[in-house]
Amino acid sequence: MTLEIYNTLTRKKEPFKTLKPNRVSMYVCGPTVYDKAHVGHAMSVLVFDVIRRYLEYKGYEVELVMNYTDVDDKIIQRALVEDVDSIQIAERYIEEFNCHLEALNVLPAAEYPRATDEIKHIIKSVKALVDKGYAYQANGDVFYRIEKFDDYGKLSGRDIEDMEAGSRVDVDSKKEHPMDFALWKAAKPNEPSWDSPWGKGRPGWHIECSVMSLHHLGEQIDIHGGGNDLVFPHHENEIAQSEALTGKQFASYWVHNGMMQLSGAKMSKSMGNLVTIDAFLEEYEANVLRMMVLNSSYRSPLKFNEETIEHAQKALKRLRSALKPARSQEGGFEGSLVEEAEKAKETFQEAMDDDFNTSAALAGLFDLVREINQARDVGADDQTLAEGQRILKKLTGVIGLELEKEEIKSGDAEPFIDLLVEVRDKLRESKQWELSDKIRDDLEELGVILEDSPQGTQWHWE
RNA sequence: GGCGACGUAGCCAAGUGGUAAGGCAGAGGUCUGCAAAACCUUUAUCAUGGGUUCGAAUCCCAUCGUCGCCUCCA
Repeated sequence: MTLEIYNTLTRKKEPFKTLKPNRVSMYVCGPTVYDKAHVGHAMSVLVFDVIRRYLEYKGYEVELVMNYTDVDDKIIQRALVEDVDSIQIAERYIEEFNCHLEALNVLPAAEYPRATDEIKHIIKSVKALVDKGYAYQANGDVFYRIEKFDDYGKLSGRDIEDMEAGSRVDVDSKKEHPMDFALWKAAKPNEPSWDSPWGKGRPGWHIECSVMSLHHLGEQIDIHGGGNDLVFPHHENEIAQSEALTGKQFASYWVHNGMMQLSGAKMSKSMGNLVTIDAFLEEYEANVLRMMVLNSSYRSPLKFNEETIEHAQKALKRLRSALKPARSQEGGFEGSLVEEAEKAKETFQEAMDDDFNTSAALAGLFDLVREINQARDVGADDQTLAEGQRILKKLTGVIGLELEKEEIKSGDAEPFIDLLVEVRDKLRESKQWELSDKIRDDLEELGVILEDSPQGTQWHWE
């Protein structure tokens, strides 16, 4: 089976071919760290985590780099408001984001470069672009000359004339062309700045990604990812910079995730319609957010509301239902789950090979869940169930779901619960329904669910 | 205004030429003292209108609607 990936550059699904055998270099645009991250950022991170995990499952060695933009207007502004150094602002939110990544069960990247650590490389690259005629300086600013780059607009599918007609560009007389963008910005008072051949200043936003990708992953990479709000201008400009520098195709596959929506609009800091990752994780486990992402197509917008959250919770619960132990070890079931597990695996792989179709992949897993539960109902023992459960756990692991995590409740209470259940069994034997139902109801209030069956009573945490 | 994506059952969501995966919710049933859980059965002609085709949700055109980008943004 061959993996196909939708490439924004060609607007088609294409067979995945790597530059080097069995190795994938992958660069994902990380956040600008000027404020708390929201679940939209988490979505992006989760999408690329799933992609990375699946590539590794397919046997590729993945080298993933995700950057932090730690110098930018908004960070500087925030620093002014709080009257602290902008580095401190960046540091605070980078640290926080790192914690989020761990909480969200995101596999670590090989590198997390930051713009301010790469100033030397950035200056070198800007200088090279000037030398090649792709950039020019004007009063301490350096701009990219987009008309010099023939392919400008190839990623976002626009041509320069269309954009000029539509956009109301501020009159910036220093630019040769209104769409030219800043590679280097001359320092204003009270801004962080670095010495450069053009005087004190700081890098523009787009150049950092080009340079960090070049520096950490080389001139050409397999996959470049990010939110689809970055297609233009950010990624378009990255292509212009990188390809002007190297003369080679920058990234083979451009992969973009859709936006998280809240109340019918894109979740964003500037609009204020957001739910922070912190706020979400206070109420729900990380798997719920991941399930929300998996349940839909990564390229489509994802609605964030009570209903979709609940939906994800229930789907998660359903997957977990298959991991419950057998009712009996007597073995009244002759069959085997090996074949069903194999089938689920095939469905899963075919779906994932089709541009990471996680929704269809989950369908295969739900089928397996039903097979396992069916087998349990007709008396399969733990060993038989495990044939299916093993594959289920493996495949959910490939998409980063943790089915077994919830068992970390306080173990101290368990003997007492067992005792109550035992007492209740005696009550039921003597048909004292009122009292036995009270025990069941009260335990439920405390988060303990009792399930009676002909083979006895099992309990689990809610 | 320009560019792009999307519009499938009550909801979420696959499916891109041969008469609609899966999940949730709903209905009925099995099991149960009653529940819960699980299992079984059941629920759509694919925004609208044209066109191409033996045949379209799937291709083309138009209309309506939603969203994204065009300014910082995952």
